[in-house]
Amino acid sequence: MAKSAPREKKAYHHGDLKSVLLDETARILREEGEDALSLRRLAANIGVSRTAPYHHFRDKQSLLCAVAEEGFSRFNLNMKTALEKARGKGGQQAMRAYVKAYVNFAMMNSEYYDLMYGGKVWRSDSLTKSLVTSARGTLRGNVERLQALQSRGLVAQDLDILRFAQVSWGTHHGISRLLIDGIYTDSASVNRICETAADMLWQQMDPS
Amino acid sequence: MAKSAPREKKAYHHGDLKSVLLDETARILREEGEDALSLRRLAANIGVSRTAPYHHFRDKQSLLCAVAEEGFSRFNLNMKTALEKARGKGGQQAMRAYVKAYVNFAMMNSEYYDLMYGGKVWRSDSLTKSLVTSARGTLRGNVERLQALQSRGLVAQDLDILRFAQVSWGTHHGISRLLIDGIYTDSASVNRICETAADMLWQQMDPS
DNA sequence: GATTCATTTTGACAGTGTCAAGATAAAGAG
DNA sequence: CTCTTTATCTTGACACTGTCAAAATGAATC
Repeated sequence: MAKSAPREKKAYHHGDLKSVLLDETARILREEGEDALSLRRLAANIGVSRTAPYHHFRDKQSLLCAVAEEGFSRFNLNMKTALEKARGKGGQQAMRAYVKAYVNFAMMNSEYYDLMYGGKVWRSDSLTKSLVTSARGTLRGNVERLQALQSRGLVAQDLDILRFAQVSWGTHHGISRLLIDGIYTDSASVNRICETAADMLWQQMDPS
Repeated sequence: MAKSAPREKKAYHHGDLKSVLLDETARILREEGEDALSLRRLAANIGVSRTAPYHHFRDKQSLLCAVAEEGFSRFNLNMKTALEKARGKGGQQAMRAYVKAYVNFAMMNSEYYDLMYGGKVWRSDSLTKSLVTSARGTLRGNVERLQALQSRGLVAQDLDILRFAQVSWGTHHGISRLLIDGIYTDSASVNRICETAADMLWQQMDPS
């Protein structure tokens, strides 16, 4: 059995190289950009040989996918706490908080967001099932949450939840991308853009 | 004078190599993907030596920027005819036509769209002024068009045009990206997603 | 025809992802 | 403790990449 169970592995030669690789990859992406990431430099920075990473990731693509998974767990945590914080508030304020939390995460963690919802990972062979599940979970979670609210009468009854969720994710995602890629540079008005988007979306949901 | 005026250049040795390079680049991107694009393969496909492209484009990045410019001219043409076609229709139908035209162009010309509004070009040194102008023109054009409509009373008077334009572009862009990157795979319902988005946006604009 | 200059090629270099084969060292068996 | 197994890491190698410097080519101009 070549791989056995993926349990805790501590200090062999280097000491948990795998997670160091993940962290250093994210660091390079964040501080130096995608083009600056090469497995050789990555390995050199850590202090191992060029091919050491290949014993933890099949290839570069797989490494990036693993970083994306790390991103999803951070993202999910971020959105979960945002939703909990917004629990007391009314629908409109809650919506505003959600959009702000989403866009803010994307901007402050773009090295992860780029991989999580970017073509680089999605249009590749290494796209794992768990990654697809994680990603679509963003949509599915929203759909389920909205359906629950709808059945409790907190969301307009005639709203097509699936279509609405698809469009609203598109809005969040699009605003995030335009900001991350530097097409929207007016980052001082991010909050107002988010509020405008949230209010528009809420108007669709408002049961009154 | 190294470059003189950028007037028509016909058949020197190869015969308008520059435009052939642009077309073949787009072809490779479309049919084989971004990772398959190398200047050497590109040159080999056309039948010139590896470094021939460097006399028409400073580096690979500049070539991609030029392809993006080509994309903008196609995109602008596409949207212009879409708007003209929609001229007779009412506001809601016009909005639906606009969103469909936008998303459809993005999906059918993703090799251009990726470059036009993607980080690959935007987060690079080769980002030319004309490219920035072209890209922001998408937003500026919308803002101006909406302001004109507003002053004629065809759009709600209390609508903040700039914020609305930013959000609505975000929506178009986000839906396009989710489709192009394969995150939304349900391409059979693209039309309905676009209509949902358009109706939501129109509801903001509706002056009645 | 000689000259000029845009255009293209050849040679070279450092850098890349990744494979195959060997080395090392920790863990487990006797 | 030695012996074997097995996970981990390294060295060597290959084909490929973007791009620079220098040479070659050939159309256009005097």
